This record gives sequence, structure tokens and C-alpha cells, in this order.
Amino acid sequence: MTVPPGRRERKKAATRQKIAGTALRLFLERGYDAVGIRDVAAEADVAVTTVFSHFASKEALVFEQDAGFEQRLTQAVAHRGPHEPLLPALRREIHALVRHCTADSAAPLWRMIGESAALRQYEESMRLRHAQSLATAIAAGLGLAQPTTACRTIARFVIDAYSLAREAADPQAAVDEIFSMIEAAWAVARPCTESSR
Amino acid sequence: MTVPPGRRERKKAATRQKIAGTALRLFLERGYDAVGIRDVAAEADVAVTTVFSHFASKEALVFEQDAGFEQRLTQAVAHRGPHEPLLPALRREIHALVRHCTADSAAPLWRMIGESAALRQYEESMRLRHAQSLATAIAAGLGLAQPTTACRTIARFVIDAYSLAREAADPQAAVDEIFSMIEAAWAVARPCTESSR
DNA sequence: AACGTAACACTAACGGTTAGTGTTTAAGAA
DNA sequence: TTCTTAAACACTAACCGTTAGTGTTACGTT
Repeated sequence: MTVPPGRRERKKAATRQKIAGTALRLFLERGYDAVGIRDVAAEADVAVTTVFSHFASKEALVFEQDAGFEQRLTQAVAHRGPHEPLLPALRREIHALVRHCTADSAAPLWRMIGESAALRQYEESMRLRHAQSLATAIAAGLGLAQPTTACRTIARFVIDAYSLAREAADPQAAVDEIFSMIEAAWAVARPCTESSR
Repeated sequence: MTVPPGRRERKKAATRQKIAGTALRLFLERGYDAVGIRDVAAEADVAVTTVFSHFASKEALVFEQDAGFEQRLTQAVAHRGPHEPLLPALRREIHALVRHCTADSAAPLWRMIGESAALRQYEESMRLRHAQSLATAIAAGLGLAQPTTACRTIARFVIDAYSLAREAADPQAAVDEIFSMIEAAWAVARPCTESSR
């Protein structure tokens, strides 16, 4: 990522990029369901098996960059200021993520995702994985080895905020509204004392 | 459902029941992924296309009876006492549902579901649909034609409670813990006045 | 220069799902 | 009763995502 380490890895990254780019272009041109894996492979001039050696599934071609989503959330928890409370940090991050995917430039992509049942379902289970990672990160921030039910619950609620805000009329306002609810829930849940430990 | 209306519909229901029963038995015997639709069809002595005319997908064979889940939740909201508050009614229903599916007799089924990625993913998106129905029911109970963001949020949280409690060490206690968090969130969300309108 | 390995290609298949095309059977009209 | 119609069911054949098996190149390393 920082320095090109070798021709081999550069070629691999180039192939991956070519496949993802071709796929996204075809999907947006003709519709996700109307484009087959064999079409993508032919257009990118690779074999079908090569597509699946770079991407675990057809849906993964669309959510290629969303590996960063999980990282941004867990790092928002782990790398926050030493005395900054948990939820404002998460609220800021969710705000940014919602703004990012409700931007005009992202509109065609998200319209396509909303129109395909397979893509919606894939995104949902992606979010669940994110919620689990976030729960672990929250627990770690509280000095816990295993996430408690309260940690898991708050993590789910935060991920819900992202999903719900995106489909609201005013996404930014919705983030604030939902987070005020999460704040109240969190205040009830935690014992309020052992936040350092 | 109340009275058998005709031979034709009885036969149809019998075929459906035979397919679902056969499928569930084979799945539990040999494992979900090890049993193909063609196996189910052969064992139930019907054609493959007949299976798909009764069930939308292979996964739907497993969640056959969970059409009642959605109904139980929305009716818990709609048919509650005239002055009974919303969340205690939902809490009671979630308690019952969690108890139902953590019973010993249901253990093999839910172990199978947990072991198959396809089934877990299917259940997740089923729950999302339930959350949408619940949001509509909650809004209707408040005299709203369209669910607000707060309604949708509470509905999601309630569904989350069901999912999270099931995987907790003490499911019944987890329901209570999560619902105390939801109560706090709901208290913040609603304007507190126009509950009749 | 030779070797080991990772990326890639090709074929063939598997399993879920659907389209197309009948065939039976029961419900309701004549 | 008989006729009509529509629904349930069967069968074939295919489509599509995905994977296993088996090479073949081309890079990094020694």
C-alpha cells in the first residue's frame, strides 16, 4: 500500500482492480441481476475461477471497499482521545459514513444495491459481522475480554443507526435522533463506574 | 384454517406439509447442506418444481412456521389492553418467543440453523422484514399513517433483543436487560404527549 | 540458472432455481 | 349431469453462482 513491493503483487492488485472496475461498470450499465459472472470474466479478460480467487462471491464485487467500514468503526472506538466518551466518537464516525454514502456521486450505486434482493441481504449480514467486531472493540475499551450483552446490544444499535439513517428523509438528522436514543440506552446499561479499570 | 374448505385445499395443504416434514427430517438426519432439493423432492415423492411452488427457497423449508412470528409481534402491539403501554407488551411477547426457541425440544433445529451460513443469512433478512412490519404496527398504534424514524428504530431494537437474547448465556435475563435499555431509548424518543391523537 | 510458488486458465461439474409445456383433478356454471 | 376453467402437479432442460481438479505461466528467490 505504501510502496509497491514487487511486480507480482502489483499485477495481482491490478487484476483485482480490473475485475472490480469492470464488474461495477457492467452492473451499473445493465443492472446487477442482468450481468452474470461469466460476463464479468469475459469483459475483464480473465477466467471465471480467477474472479472467485479474488472475490468470495458475486456480491463481494460490489462491496469491495467496505472492508474499511469495519476498521473505521473499531478504530473510532480504540483510537479516540483518552477521556473522550464512547458514543460521541461513534456518532461522529457514523455521521461521516452516512454522509459518504448518501452523497450524490454514490447515488447510482446505492440505488442498484437497494434494487437487488441479493445485494441487500449480503449487506445485512455484512453489518452483523461489523456489529460483532464493534462489540468486541467496545468491550476492549472497557477492559473486558469478552463483550457483555450490553456491549453487543449497543454495537447492534449503532449499526442499526447507520442502516436506519440512510433510508430516512434527512439522514444526518436521523443519526442525531437515533444516537440520542442510544445514549439513553447506554446510560441505563453500564454500571457507570468501572469505565477505566 | 378453522374449517377444511374443500378437498382441493386440503390436498394442497397435505402436500405442503409432507414436503416440509420430509425436508426437516432429512435436514436433521444428514445435515442441511448435505441434503439437496432433489433429495427432498424424491423422498417426498413430488417433483422439484412442486417443492418450489410451495416454498420460495430451500431455506424457507426450514422457517416454514415462522410466518407466525411476524403476526405475534404485530398483534402484541395491536391487540393489547387499551391503556397497556407498548413496550411491556412487546417484552412479554419476546420473552415467550425466546423461551419457545430455546426450549430443549427446539435445540437440534436451532443448532442446525446456527451451523449453516445460508440459514443464518436467511433468518437475518427475515428479521428485517419483521422489523418493518413491527414499525408499521407501532406507528398505527400511535395514530400515525407512516412510521417515523423513532418507530423504525424501536422496532429494530426489539428485533435485536430477540436475536441477542437467544445467543446470551441466560436468554430470559438478557431480554429484561435489553428491554430496560429500549425503555430508556423510547422515553427519549417520543414527544410523550400525542400518544392518543 | 534453477527452483518453488503463487497467480491464472481451462474443463467439468454440482446445487439452487426457473421457464416452458403438458397432464390431471377438482370447483363451479350450464 | 356435463362442460369449462383454473389450480396443482409433473417433466425436461436449462441458467447461474460456485467449486474441484488439473495444468500452465511468470515472478521472486537461491
